[in-house]
Amino acid sequence: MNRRPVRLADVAEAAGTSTKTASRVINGDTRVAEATRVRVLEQVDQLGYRVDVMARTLRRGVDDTVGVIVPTIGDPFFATMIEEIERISLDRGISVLIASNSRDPRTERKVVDGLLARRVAGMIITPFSTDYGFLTHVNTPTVFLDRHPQGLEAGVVLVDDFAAAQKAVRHLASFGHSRIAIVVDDLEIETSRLRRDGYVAALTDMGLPVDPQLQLAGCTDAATAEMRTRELLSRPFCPTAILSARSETSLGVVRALHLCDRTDIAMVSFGDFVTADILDPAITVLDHNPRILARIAMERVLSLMDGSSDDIALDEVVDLQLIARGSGEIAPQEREAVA
Amino acid sequence: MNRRPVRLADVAEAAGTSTKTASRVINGDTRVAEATRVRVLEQVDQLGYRVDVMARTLRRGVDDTVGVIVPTIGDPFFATMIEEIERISLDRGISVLIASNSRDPRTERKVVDGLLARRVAGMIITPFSTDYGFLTHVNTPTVFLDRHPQGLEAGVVLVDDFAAAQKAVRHLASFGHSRIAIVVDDLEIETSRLRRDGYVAALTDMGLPVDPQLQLAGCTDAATAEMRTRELLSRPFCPTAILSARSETSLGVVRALHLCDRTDIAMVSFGDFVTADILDPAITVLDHNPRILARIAMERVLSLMDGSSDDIALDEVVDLQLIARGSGEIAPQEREAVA
DNA sequence: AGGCATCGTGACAACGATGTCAAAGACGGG
DNA sequence: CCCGTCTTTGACATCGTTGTCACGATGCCT
Repeated sequence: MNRRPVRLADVAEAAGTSTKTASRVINGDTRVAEATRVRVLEQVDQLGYRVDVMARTLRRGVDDTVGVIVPTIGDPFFATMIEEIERISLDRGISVLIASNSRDPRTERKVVDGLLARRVAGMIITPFSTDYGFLTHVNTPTVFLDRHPQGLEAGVVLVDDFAAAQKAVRHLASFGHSRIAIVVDDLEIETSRLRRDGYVAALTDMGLPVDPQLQLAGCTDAATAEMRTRELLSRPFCPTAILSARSETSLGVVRALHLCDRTDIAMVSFGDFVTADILDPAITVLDHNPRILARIAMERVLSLMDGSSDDIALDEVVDLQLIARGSGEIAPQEREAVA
Repeated sequence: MNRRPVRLADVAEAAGTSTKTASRVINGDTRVAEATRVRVLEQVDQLGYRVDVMARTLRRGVDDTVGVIVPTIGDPFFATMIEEIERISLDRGISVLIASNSRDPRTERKVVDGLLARRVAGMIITPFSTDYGFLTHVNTPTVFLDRHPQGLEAGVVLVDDFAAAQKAVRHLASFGHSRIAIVVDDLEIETSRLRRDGYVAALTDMGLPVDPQLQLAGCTDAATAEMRTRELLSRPFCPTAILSARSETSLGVVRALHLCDRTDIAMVSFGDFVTADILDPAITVLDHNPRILARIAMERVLSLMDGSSDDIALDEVVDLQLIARGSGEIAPQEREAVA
């Protein structure tokens, strides 16, 4: 039962017209007689015609598609972001091509090349560590997310990581904490660095000691964060509060606190996560909202696609609100280190 | 600084050869003199040539891409599944096109059409409620996930929903429960129906009463599940145990139990979710593993793409294990209904 | 009546890559 | 030296769609 896909020529023939006219009908060109239009549409329906997007894109030069690159699709933050991007795109009849860089520079280059090879109309990229210099002479509208790309001047949609981390530390300090730890991802990532810097700046501002031992960097996933946190808890002068700089790491930190029975330790999570509000204590978070970022990024890339060439390299900074739920409002309690 | 993308013809000219020979080099054809090959590759590098996937696909007839359709990308279950599909695809140099049907039949039809219009080489679809009869004469290899498509004979990768639900109910009953509720998604969805049927069958088998009042159907998201559960808890003869038939609804059920301070009620979740193991009590789950399903589905669709036309319409059934963590092992406790 | 704009239409080329087919050159055997 | 074989190469058509341009027909204005 194999059938060749129906071509426009088939429709045109059946409707007794030229392919060009059929094409006009398909593309909603108004310069077509009503009668002709109806005949063509009838045949489109009859034969089950579907435009060959490939042929169309070849002819047009660009595909009505935005490419999205995230570190990992499984991360709820990015998954939600993608969902929102896809929702917006669907409304406009735009397709979405998704790829992850798997936190690997070589993969990253490969997937960007992949998007360009498909002549996507625009890209939304969460850069990892590739040098994006090769995009200099590529004129595909691109918006970066969350951090600046290396080697390229481009617009970035990001949150004020520094200020948000500061805000979290100040919040914890206001409840009396002075030994505050930070659990953070790889410091080579701009975002992580900024959050750490904000943390350090806040401590310094308030005249609190900055102890390198309380800075757990390199926690790339929940499992690592959990392990490192458990280790931290076993030390003699363990902290009375923890700032987890990413929602993914928060899962590890929370798990460690619960399993070590140390839920007396205060904690703030950079980024919300499901069930954060029903844990005991509920987790105080900085509301890093993926949908808002997605909306802004889409707005930007769509306007670039429409040809507004202004403010290409302008950053868009989103402020983060702190949602107090309990875990961030625990006063410090002295207690012996756990073995 | 706008530059036209580099074409194969440009490379060929620069290398002093024909486009066809350049094409041979690009595609790894061995019938090319070593010297020529080197010259072409040099120019590819020099000019930064990238194959135009659109042109190639137009010529070849299919795009080296699998299209994936899920209900919602934000759902962690599907996000993880997509991540796994993407990982496998990357290894093979295959692209992944992702779309969600947003649980809307019209959108669903639209996105499937979208994939076909792009001449994808294969599709992995979690069907919602569209009649898939229109795929009968389309020869794009397709594997369905989780449930059977309406109006089409096709291979489906699914879990034994009926047996798993039965297993969960038996587990709860073994701890003495006899008033067991079920929180389930829309019963028009095959999966939901099977889980409900398994639940009913288990109760019947064990001679326990089947109370329609304890069947909360139509819980399509966490918020609805939470609301309905709260309402259930306020009734006079509220259940002593709950089976939540989807991990998404579990989030709502758990939230309701916690907020109503009714964590004495036993619960089993169909599908795992993050933090399920650190809640108090930790949630007992049926381990509905998205990665395993993804792997099997990819295997199937890749083999269909390779042309093995056998066993097209064969189902692949995966068994689910129950992971006891606490919430499912609570004995029934009599208590007054909460207002 | 002639000129001019408007409308609906179609012939044709082009987008960039690749399959088909055959030619050109090298080589060895008779 | 000729012929067949093998290797390397390129001219050309083709995939399905759409932009360009031009055509004939109609109607309005002077």
